[in-house]
Amino acid sequence: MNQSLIQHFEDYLRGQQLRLTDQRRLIINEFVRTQGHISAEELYRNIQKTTPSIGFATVYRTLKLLADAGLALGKNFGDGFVRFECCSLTVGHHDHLICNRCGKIIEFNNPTIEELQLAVAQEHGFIISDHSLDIHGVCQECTPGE
Amino acid sequence: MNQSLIQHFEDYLRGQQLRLTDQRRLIINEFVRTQGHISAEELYRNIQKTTPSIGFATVYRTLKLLADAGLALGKNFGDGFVRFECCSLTVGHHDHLICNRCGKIIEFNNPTIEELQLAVAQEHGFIISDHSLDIHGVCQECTPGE
DNA sequence: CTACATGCAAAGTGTTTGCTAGAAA
DNA sequence: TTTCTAGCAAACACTTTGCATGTAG
Repeated sequence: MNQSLIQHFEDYLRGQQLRLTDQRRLIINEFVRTQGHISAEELYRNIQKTTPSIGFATVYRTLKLLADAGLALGKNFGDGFVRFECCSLTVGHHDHLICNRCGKIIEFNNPTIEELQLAVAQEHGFIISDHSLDIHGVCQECTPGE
Repeated sequence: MNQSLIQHFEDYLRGQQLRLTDQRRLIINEFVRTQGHISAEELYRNIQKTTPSIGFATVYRTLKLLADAGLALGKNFGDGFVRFECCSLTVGHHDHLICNRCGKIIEFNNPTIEELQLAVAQEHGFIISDHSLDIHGVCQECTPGE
């Protein structure tokens, strides 16, 4: 899975006459390892632990590159910065459950909701290009009672 | 409707030993007039047309005040800044259709979707505090074909 | 009169960009 | 050896804050 993603990235770079550098390899590996939903800042700090020489800008630029390659997708979950999700890990569209306590993000997919969204859009004469459903709350592990 | 909102705001201010100033009155009136989904910057520029002496900071601070009073809710629609919606204008929860072309934001409410969200959350042991569904696309007026 | 509010400008965020040395192909 | 990339710092855009003056209560 990781392999195919990295392969895809290499192909993309080659196709654009871009270069696969150590830094880019590091960044994409860490990105995949954490399974996405990570911010540029977090990714930067994680990589810095083992490779302090890395710079912000490289992380930001590589994330942009991943997004351009269709491998990452930036999304604002309301905590002040963009989090990137790993597109090739989950097939198709998905929505999010976000824990207010621990920050965990769970993906889910409910075809019925998707259909209803389409219906609502049609009612209003909208042509959907994209949609996002975020459910904020408290996850099982963070629930005080149980 | 406007009246009750402004009344609510006055009550809130009094309760907090805060003051109802001309600026605050102007800001909340303009906010209500535009029916929300407005950014601080837009609100600031609108008010500046008639009252150039107004400052950014006052607009930002007043919006924060409105949010604290439960009358406004900041939300990021992905265009780089926070837009505030007018809480008392629409009763209950609602979701959004956002036009990629003209930026128009249409509110809607689909009880079935709401129920399904609740079900999904329960499946994952989540206790919902809030949720937001944004459908991006092209609205009827901006559709090229028809 | 006594807080609180205003407007200004300065500081803070997260993110992007320009530049020059350096490395991939 | 040519072109793209890295790291740094400066620039950016939106938002928040500190301060002295002004004003509601």
